[in-house]
Amino acid sequence: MKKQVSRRDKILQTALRMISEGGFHNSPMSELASRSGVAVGTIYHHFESKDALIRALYAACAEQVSAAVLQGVDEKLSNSKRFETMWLNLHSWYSRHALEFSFIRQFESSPFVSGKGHDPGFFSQPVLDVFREGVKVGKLRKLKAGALSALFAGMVSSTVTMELREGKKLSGKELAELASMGYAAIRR
Amino acid sequence: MKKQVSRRDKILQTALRMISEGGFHNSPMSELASRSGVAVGTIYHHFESKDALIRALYAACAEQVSAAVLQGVDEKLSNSKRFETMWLNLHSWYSRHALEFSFIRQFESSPFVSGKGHDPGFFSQPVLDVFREGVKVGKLRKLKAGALSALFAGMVSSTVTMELREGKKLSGKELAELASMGYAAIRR
Amino acid sequence: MKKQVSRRDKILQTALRMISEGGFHNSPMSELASRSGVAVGTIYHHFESKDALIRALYAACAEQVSAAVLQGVDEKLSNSKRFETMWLNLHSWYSRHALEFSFIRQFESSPFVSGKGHDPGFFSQPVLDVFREGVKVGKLRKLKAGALSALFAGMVSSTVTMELREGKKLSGKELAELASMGYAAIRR
Amino acid sequence: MKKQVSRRDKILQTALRMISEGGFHNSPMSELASRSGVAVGTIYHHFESKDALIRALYAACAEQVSAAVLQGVDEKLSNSKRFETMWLNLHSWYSRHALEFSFIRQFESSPFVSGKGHDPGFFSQPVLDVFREGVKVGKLRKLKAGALSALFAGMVSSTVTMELREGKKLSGKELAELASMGYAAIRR
DNA sequence: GATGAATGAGAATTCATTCAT
DNA sequence: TATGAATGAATTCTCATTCAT
Repeated sequence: MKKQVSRRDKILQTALRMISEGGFHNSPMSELASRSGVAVGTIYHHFESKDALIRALYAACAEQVSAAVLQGVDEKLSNSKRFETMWLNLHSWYSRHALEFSFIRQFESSPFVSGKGHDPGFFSQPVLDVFREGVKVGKLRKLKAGALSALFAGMVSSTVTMELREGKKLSGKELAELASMGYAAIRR
Repeated sequence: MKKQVSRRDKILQTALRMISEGGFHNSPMSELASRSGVAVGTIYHHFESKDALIRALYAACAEQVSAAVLQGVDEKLSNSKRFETMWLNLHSWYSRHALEFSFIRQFESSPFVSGKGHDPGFFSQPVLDVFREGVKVGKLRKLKAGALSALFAGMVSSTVTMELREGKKLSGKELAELASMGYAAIRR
Repeated sequence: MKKQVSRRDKILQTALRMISEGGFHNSPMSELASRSGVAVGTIYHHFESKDALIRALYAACAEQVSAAVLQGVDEKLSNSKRFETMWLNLHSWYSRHALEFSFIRQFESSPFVSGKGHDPGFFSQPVLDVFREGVKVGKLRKLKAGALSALFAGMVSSTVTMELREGKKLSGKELAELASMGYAAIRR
Repeated sequence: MKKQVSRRDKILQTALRMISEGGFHNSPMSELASRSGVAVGTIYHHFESKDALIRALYAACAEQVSAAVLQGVDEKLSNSKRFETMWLNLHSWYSRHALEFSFIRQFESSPFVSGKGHDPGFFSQPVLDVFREGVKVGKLRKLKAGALSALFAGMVSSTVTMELREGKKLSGKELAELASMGYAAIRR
């Protein structure tokens, strides 16, 4: 029982590293297997296909992101503070999780999303609820929670990409400004 | 002479459609050839490899984008007006060029960019110069033009993605606000 | 004890259905296991290998066929009556056992027979004895019982195949004619 | 041009030998390629899939069979003579083409036929027309040409199988008797 | 330049079988 | 006996690239 979880997790973890470094198509199942220390068949025991494995990995990342985003976000905060906190949380998580960040970017701009089936969804319901609530109380633009959050997350993503590109971290003051801007972009 | 250009363009155009719809790896050279009405070998007369073809396509897109972005941008404009105009230009071009937009997104988040060789660069020198000038005169954050423009473009990209996702276009007023926010994000 | 028999039979029964519908190679052990409601390992407790399982299934079918063929066949019957009865018995059994018929046909024309090991044999000794006796008393062609019976059974098989193809059953009179013809084909 | 035909034919010829000896599933494409002296990809250049290759092979065999069956069959012959000739022609061809015979038997009793799509058809229209004409003039049983010919061919097949099993050829006299019986089985 | 048949390394996936529990 | 996770060799098929015409 413990062993299974451990194997499955090991595979996901290896896949994350390989894909974030080389992309989906430089990550053959055979290599994923050997690097994970399991047989090819074992991967197929845990995931129906390579596609399914990638989706599962995305889901796992998305879950972690959502949890991280909500850290310290509660009803006592003002709307601006609430979203600025989320902005900074997301920025922080992306910055500390370069592999996940790279993987998520690749996944979201690949035909995996728009192509087959629907969008697997990025933020969890609790996160989306914060956006919904904002719209409901008239603080945010009247758009679907999915759209608002995508815009919001896109700005964070652009910022992190820029930092990585520049190879230089923005200061806390600069980040606070951008977070404020992020809120401004979605508020009414 | 005319024939060659026409063939090369036809190939690029077909590749754009195929890749934007199916991704790099659902776009085999053989199918690209047949859909373009040429032989496989012909593609290799015009492009050294599939990689080279994709880079050429990106370069062609980037060139068009840069030209579009600079429409109506001149020294007479204030800094805010200048960048807001560029923001709206870019938004407008992306909106009118869904295939190119999809292709560019895929290209930029794939290992093509960070992986092999250098970043092919997105904006042309003239566009980058506008950012450089902004930094020089103390109006923009002290970051490299490439970084600033990436952040700027990322916001537009997020906005368009959001609109596509939502399936609803933002109003001119909303866009103006976001453009203003875009400038705010990079200004000092 | 009862449980074991029941399990073994359930496996054979499921295998019969799967193979007759999809062929040997569309009948993986794992699916056979799940459809039979047992674990893969359990199949290997009852059968040494997939090959052995298939041979066992063939043997089981052959046994049933032989028993069915001899219904109402005794020494009092004339030779013609004897073989015509056998012909009709076989026809009747095949018609009522479509899955077995399909499986037997596949088995017999596959490399299972001529390939590995010996022919598992189709008719039981008692059935073959009837043919041997016919040869002995000079009523049948001087051929081995196996050959004669194969010719005989082949004609029934062809007839059933034809009926299945046509989707229309032959009348009792037509069958009687063909049965008579079957005897004529092997008699001296 | 000449080369292509030759390659395609070589592949079919090798496939015939391999499949007749080892069955569909002991005939991997890689081995088929090497034994044919071509690359794997070349097979796929000529045939869409292994399935398609097998179907093409069957079609090629069926075409040859049909041509052989009609040798010496013309309107001047009586009905009995006509069908007896066809019986003997088919018997002769099967006897001289052991590989094709084995392949055809395997193909026809595999899920290739009843499974996917329709029956690819065995006899050519000209052959079927002979049966149709027989029905039309009231000499043959009122069954579809496909069914009648299947019964007819099935008897020949059974006979050849028996001879192969026995390892002894039937005499010309015996064959003539069986041919006569074959006609008797389908006549009205 | 144009063609497209040929190549073959490489990729995803399958599945009979094993074995520790 | 029963289980089913794990194995990994084997299989089908793909596709970027080459080259003789």
